[in-house]
Amino acid sequence: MRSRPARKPEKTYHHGDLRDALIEAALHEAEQGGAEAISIKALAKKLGVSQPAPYRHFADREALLAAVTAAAFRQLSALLREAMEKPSKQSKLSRLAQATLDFGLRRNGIYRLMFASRTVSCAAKGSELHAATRETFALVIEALEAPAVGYLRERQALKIWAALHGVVMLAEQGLFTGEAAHATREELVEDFVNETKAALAVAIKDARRRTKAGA
Amino acid sequence: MRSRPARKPEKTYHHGDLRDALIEAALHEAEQGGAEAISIKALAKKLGVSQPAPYRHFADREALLAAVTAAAFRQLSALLREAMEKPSKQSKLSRLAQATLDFGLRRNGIYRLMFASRTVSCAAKGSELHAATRETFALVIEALEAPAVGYLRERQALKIWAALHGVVMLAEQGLFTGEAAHATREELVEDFVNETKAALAVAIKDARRRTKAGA
DNA sequence: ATTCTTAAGTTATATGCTATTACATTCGCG
DNA sequence: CGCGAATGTAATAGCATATAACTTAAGAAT
Repeated sequence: MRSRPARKPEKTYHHGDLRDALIEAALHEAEQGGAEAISIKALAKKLGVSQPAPYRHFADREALLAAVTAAAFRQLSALLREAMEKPSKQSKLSRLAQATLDFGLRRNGIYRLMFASRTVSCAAKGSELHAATRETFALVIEALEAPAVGYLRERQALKIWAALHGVVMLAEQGLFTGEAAHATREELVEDFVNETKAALAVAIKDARRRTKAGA
Repeated sequence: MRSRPARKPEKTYHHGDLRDALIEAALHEAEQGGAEAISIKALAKKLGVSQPAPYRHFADREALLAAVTAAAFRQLSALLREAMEKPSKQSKLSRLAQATLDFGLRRNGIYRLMFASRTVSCAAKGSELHAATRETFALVIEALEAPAVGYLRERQALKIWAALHGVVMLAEQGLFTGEAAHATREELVEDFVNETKAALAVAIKDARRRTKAGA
């Protein structure tokens, strides 16, 4: 992390923190319009630097998008972590799920950047972005509050994670109207949460029984 | 529908079927690269017309994307219809689900155009695109093979539809690796299908009991 | 048959974005 | 202090969207 002391160091030749400033500004732009709303030229203008200056920090637009997406994943991780640790009578999983839904709808442009663009799937295995996505998914596993039983826990995490994204997607598509409007998005998410808990309980009990039988 | 007789009427001044040809060509482009791969200029060149010619048929790029997306939804509908009606020992819902997964992965560029862009959510209520999305969702409801019981059927349709999209999304993101790799995408989809069937059976029985008690 | 209207296509052009090249300035380290 | 690397600027090429003004062809009306 190339952290410089000053946030906005007056009018110097060198901006001082252009890389981070670009990411922050890009996140702001993407809030509404998604990846398409991120224009290198516009960002440069907004930050008061020349148009090609950003290319000193990012090879091309794709590289900027990858960095922005990684930052977005870290923001989501922080948000989910906060939701999970907030004292509440609801389960960790429920809080994580509702927080994800909330993020996906409130900050939908950024959400699409994270889950609906090709940026992530093109991320190399050791990249910053790849790590950020894995870390977020690790939180989902943690929220299950279940012991590691073979791959069963990961499987349930995948299922609830997939279901959550589906709900966000359909909600954004406006499919929660008409007859379907009777089901609120929050209710659906809670349904998925409960099904996950039930399936997990069964799977763990099943696995323990099998282990005992084997021993 | 402005259907002209000839498909490719030689070398005339008027193309004859430019609108449909544009949509078809755009679908082909989007197959790999999604919406971003659709360039009006490139399409015009490919079809042998001047660059601004497409603007006679579509107000702007967004309008073209909307028409292409609607066409894609109709293609998906046809595919799902075919899968549902194909004789098989598996349930209609299972076949629809697996067909959706297959479509989402094989033709991922088009899939992202349909479910991950803002095009659909911006579609007006009476638009061609809006109608096409509703028609596809109606197939999901039909696949449940359940009687209309209040809004319960729609709710289950929403749930399985959401879950399916989530699986496609995560698969494309490469999250089905590592520990999670033990769960194949097809298995996960089948899980969701079975949960849907179970929940639906319970809901219907419950509703009937309540109706009887009320009468 | 001829004309007239209009749909559909063309050339030319304005604007905006990405990206590269060559040059200028500043920072920080020896 | 001075030198090299990092960071910024100016100028420019190339591509895409979109509009304006003009042209061609097709079909209806007389």
